[in-house]
Amino acid sequence: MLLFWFRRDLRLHDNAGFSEALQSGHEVLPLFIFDKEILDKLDADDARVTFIHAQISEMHRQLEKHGSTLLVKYGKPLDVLSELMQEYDLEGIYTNHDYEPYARHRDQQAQALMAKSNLAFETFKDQVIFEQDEILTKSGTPYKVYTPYKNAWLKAFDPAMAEPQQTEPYFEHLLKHKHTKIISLDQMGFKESALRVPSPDLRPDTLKDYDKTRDLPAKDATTHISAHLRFGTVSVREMVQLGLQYNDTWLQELIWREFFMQLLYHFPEEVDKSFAPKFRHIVWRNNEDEFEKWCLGKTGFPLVDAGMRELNQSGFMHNRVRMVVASFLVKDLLIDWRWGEAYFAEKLLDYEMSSNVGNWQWAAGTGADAQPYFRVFNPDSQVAKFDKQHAYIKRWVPEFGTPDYPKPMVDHSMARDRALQAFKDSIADSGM
DNA sequence: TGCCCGTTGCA
DNA sequence: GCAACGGGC
Repeated sequence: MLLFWFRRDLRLHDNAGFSEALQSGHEVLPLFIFDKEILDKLDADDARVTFIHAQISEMHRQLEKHGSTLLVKYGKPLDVLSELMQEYDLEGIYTNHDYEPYARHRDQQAQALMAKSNLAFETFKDQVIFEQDEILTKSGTPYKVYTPYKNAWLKAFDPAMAEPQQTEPYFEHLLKHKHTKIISLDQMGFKESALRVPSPDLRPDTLKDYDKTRDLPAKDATTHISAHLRFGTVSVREMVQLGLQYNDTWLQELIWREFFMQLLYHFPEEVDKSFAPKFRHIVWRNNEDEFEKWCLGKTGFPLVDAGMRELNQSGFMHNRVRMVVASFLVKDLLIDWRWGEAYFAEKLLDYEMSSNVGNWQWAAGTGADAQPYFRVFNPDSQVAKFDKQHAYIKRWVPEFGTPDYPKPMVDHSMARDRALQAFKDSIADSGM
């Protein structure tokens, strides 16, 4: 009997490793582990945990309909696997590749544990079309610039790679199992969060207009698949097929995702180190009172404030506005991009390490393939361009335009000059 | 996936 | 007095 271990692939359909397990000739018992190592660091009210729990419950219901079950455990993964090795007569474990530093370490340990008992630990590519070593430059090194990476990605892509990895036809190979119960949120010290992960909007019209409407936060016309890709409640193959069919700009966002994933895989130090050496000497101001104003959405710059309040109240922020608030924090306030990155990690329901770090470094100008440091967003021009009618601003900042709305916390023109100087000084101090 | 400022060409 | 444009950050 095989265990199939679900992690960031919380769906029964179009799942590469699950499909392989079901076709392996062994019976398959599906498993999910609520990981104490991760959960213990989170707040009791975390919408991501609520979302995962709901999705696990749904998968459990589906599997029980087929006479099997989803075994749901709570603990440290290695401890749980050891117990399961005692309890069941295992051939091994199948699971999908997981690329973040913590996950890679965990899986190395799991593999070693299984190997000690001569059991298989087989892993499969599922989360991406191309893994870290599948798109490389001619000299065999990872790409650090997006455009050539994208060109190589598209050249290497074959439509067969986006074919669904069938599971349903093989459900007869699920292990017949007695009913099991799922641990409740409460038993793990969590409560049901009031926040909800937005549902994907994958209607053809939404996709077709994406390149034309994605920059208008008031329209909220993006597809909201980020959290679903993060937890695997949609498959990347399905998404790539939609991109190919409806919208190249949208497809490119999926390629950015894989670009950042391979970048983090090859350069894990980028998590807390500016990628570009010439920007490792910036003297940040890091004023804590100013950081708090940014966090709370009380900067006096309406688009920044609307974005931060959307984040705080919903766990989501429109993509255009993410760029504006990031530019404001890093450039106007000269606060270390890592502070902003950490705040997003805490608040975003779609938080994904490689994209979050990659995009913050992009916005800060410190990244592998970042915007030039001298590109400083003017928070007021951004309003004029993308929220002219103030519809988005008013949605999140009801006191906008009244005497209760704060005055701008900084003079943008002065702040712009100050930022340019700080970045130039860093270049000089690094001897470049 | 910018912004600013100086210049130019027109009124 | 202004819009359009280009170079520099």
